[in-house]
Amino acid sequence: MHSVSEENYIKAIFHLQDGKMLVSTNEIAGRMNTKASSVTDMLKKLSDKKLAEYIPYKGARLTENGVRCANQIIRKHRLWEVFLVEKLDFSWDEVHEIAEQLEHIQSQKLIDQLDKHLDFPKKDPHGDPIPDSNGNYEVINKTLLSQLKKGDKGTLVGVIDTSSNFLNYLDKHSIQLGTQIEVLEREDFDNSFTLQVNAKSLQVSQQIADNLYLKITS
Amino acid sequence: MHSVSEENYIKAIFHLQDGKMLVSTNEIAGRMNTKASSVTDMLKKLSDKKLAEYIPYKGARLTENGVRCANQIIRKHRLWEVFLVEKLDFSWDEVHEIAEQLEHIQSQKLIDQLDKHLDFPKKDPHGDPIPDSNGNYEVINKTLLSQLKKGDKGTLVGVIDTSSNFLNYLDKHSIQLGTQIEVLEREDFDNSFTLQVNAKSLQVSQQIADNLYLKITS
DNA sequence: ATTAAAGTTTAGTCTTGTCTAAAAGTATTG
DNA sequence: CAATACTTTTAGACAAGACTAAACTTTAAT
Ligand SMILES: [Mn+2]
Ligand SMILES: [Mn+2]
Ligand SMILES: [Mn+2]
Ligand SMILES: [Mn+2]
Repeated sequence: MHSVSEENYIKAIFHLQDGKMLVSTNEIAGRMNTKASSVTDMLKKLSDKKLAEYIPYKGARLTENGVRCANQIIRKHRLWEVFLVEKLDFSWDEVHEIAEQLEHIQSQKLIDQLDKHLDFPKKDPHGDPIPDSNGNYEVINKTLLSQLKKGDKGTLVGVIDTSSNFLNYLDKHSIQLGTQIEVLEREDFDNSFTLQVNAKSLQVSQQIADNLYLKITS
Repeated sequence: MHSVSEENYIKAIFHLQDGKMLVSTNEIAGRMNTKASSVTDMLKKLSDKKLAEYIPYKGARLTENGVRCANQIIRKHRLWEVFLVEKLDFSWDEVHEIAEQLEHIQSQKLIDQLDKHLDFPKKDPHGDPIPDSNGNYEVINKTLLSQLKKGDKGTLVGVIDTSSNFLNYLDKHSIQLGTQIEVLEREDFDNSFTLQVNAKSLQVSQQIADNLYLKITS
């Protein structure tokens, strides 16, 4: 159907266009580690295929078809991540790169059976929702840690960065999905936080607070 | 490491070179559905990478390195086939094409964990042996049905053709791995056979007899 | 309103893998 | 052993996807 490269661009645009009207060439290039000129070429192709609307010098966004396509790739990515963690004993920091390959395997039956084998999971190992075969998914009520005030409390329900580096850092401090987190202090000048986690206090930088989603409990 | 295309050529050469000194350009082109000129190009590349020895106008064969590489691809292919049948309820005629894609996923840990998850299977759904991580595998004692004489009996232990067409034909007659087969009659002029299978008699052409491996029991 | 800076596209090149048509090598056979 | 058939390689082209350098647009700043 679509090439691996096309699929990776579709997925990148989907993630970048959240909220925004148009996604810029440079944003896409940044996320995909390619050059702007390569992005321009691909935007023309996706536009020809009616997967994206592309306005030169302005940016692009996915069409309905493009969104449908993106959701199917994301569905595959996240189901494979669940498989790797649940069935093959991978930890949550090891699965992203492999899923990045597996998401491009073409077989409708494969993904349907995998979904069934995993007992129709609703979330992946990083707390992200898994679209069903129609592209629908549960919206999870969540707030970025970096937007909380002193005294706010919550449960970790998602991470944005799924790199080994970041997830290993969380593991080191026994932070996982479901962990209770309270904001003890917030430094305004550098946006760093002092948290109460696992009965200990922990200093975290803004960069970390920007990558943790909590479900507020008070 | 190696591209998908290179891996597919390596696998094709491996299967073709069994016994033979050298595999010809045309044999490879035939198996891969490409043109001879494309094969020549690839043989030069594999030769540069020390994966094959290539003698222009004569043919090619894999080096030790090439064989090692082929065995790892075959290991992945067959483990994925077992996974699809054992865990995802695929039938043996549906798995080959999907495994053809999955065999190119790059992750040593993935394949080790998959092997463990499947409880270290020794054979794939078509009766073919699965190499271990060192490339070693059990040699199975087997004879082509087409080489049997009247009165010979055996158990089905393997198939050569793994296309849906052929495997569906076997399913239609309830023939699977382990099925008892006896040669009731053999027609010399067209090499067709009359078999005793599942308490019924069955006429099969040479083409079918050429694709079934039996373990002789008398 | 100019000019400078930043962002984007175009033009041209490269690599991988494929193809066709033509040339060259090998095998067959009378 | 020469003519013919078959196989294989070469030469040249193409498509996908990437890159660099140059040109062009848009935005920001004087
Ligand atoms: Mn990917
Ligand atoms: Mn994930
Ligand atoms: Mn393959
Ligand atoms: Mn098989």
